[in-house]
Amino acid sequence: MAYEQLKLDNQLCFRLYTAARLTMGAYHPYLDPLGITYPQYLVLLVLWEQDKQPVNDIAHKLFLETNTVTPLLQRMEKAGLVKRSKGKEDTRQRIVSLTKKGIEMRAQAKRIPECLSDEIIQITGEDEEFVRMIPTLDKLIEGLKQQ
Amino acid sequence: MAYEQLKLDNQLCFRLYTAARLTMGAYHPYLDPLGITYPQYLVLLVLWEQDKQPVNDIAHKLFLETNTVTPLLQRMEKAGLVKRSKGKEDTRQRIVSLTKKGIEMRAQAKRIPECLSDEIIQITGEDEEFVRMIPTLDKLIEGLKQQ
DNA sequence: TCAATTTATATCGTTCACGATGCAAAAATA
DNA sequence: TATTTTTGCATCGTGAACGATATAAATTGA
Repeated sequence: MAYEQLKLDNQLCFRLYTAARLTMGAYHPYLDPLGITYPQYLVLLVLWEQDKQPVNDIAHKLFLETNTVTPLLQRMEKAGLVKRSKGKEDTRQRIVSLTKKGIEMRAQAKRIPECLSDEIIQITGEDEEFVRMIPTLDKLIEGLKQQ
Repeated sequence: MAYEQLKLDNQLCFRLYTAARLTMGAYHPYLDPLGITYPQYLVLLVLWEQDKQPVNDIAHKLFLETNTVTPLLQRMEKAGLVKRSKGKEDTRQRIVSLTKKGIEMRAQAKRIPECLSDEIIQITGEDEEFVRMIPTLDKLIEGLKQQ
């Protein structure tokens, strides 16, 4: 039939969209006690790897626009997780740094990744398939990020 | 090191989240001319497969909550794509049906899936890997949808 | 039959996500 | 150096997502 392609079942993007939402939902039990959201957790991951970064670098690493990240950081500043200070060489920049609270949260978040992967393995019964998916997703992301 | 797991590079969910966002972005050139968003396109896919469904059925097929779908449908009704009428047997239900405009859009959207998959193949060079990803994503979605 | 519970949808508040636009500082160039 | 362009970030508006809550209708069960 002519419209076979328009069946929901055939759509890869729908699966990515759904899997991403449901997986983010699986973080709730771990992030709610910390009082942070998943995108905020991602910002913390970036800053835990390297503190004191301009907004642009954070946005770039998360493949987000700065107009998404700026309000996110404002909320995180209000929550006492980060500080946003003026750049010294380039005063247009806002350098984002972790507060004491933001630094300390790293230890509390340490186990989250393994909890999540344990959970996924338990739910789906397998691990290997997901590991195999990673380079494919990277290829997709890499290909789509410019265009 | 103790915090190795907290590296962004190691996160599956981050890839899903990013790949989903970027893939949705790739729909823009095709959906913008139709004046619809990606979630609205998903609702249309569901209704094109079967017209006249209650809100709950649509939400269930998209793995969304009704409090996400209701405003979505209200916007689509305002755009003249669907009509929401009271259920006859069960008056609590809202039966969502396609308008003439909504039905006609199907023909205009017919080529979108193949355009997208062509684009992905062109960008990433391969097809097979993505096909192989589908059952894995289905397993993940199936496992996460209840818990 | 009538009260208690469940179900279907809607509303509200908060947080993304992003296109469009604004603005000041830096860089490029005439 | 003066002007133009670019860059970094912020603001605004719209549309998802979703938890919490509300409400009316249907169902259950005492």
